Amino acid sequence: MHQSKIIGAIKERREILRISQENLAELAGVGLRTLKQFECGKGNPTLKTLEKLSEVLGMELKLEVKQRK
Amino acid sequence: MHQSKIIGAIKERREILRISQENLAELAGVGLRTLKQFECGKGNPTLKTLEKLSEVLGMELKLEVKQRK
DNA sequence: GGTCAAAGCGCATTATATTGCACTTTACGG
DNA sequence: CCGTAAAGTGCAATATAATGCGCTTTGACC
Repeated sequence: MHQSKIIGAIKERREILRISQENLAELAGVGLRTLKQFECGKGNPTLKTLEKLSEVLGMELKLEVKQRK
Repeated sequence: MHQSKIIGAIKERREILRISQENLAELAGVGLRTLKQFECGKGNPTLKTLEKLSEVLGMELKLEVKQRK
């Protein structure tokens, strides 16, 4: 089952920008441990955490109505 | 500062669909209290909670690179 | 006024996200 | 081989999200 693409997107984006987990965590103001934790799939971050990370990565979280197939 | 449009979007969508908090909570499998809590701005839901609610509302959470102005 | 449904809120408990510390692992460059 | 940087992991403490129960508030309707 498809476990949130959200987390994958963060990791991917971080790698594209060549930022280490350490830098991202610091820039976003979240604990390094927290970031590490869910980047390797063991996480269920809160909205605030996601928003802090997104901000630094130049991304934004959107909630959209799904397209009908 | 604009604290998460995400939550506003959920509330809005729920109202458009004419679902009560009670029904939504039940359908999504989250506690009623939980939903109530953050619909009135006092919450910091986890990713899983958001995803459960989005699913029922026919919405999806996306993380996109911000458009450059 | 009474009644009903929906929403909001206080309190208390449980589950878990967040965090730091320290260690291991992996990969790269000398 | 040795050092370094980055990533992953176990343990343990603290903060807080998730939850239920029950009461209040609000709005619509008869």
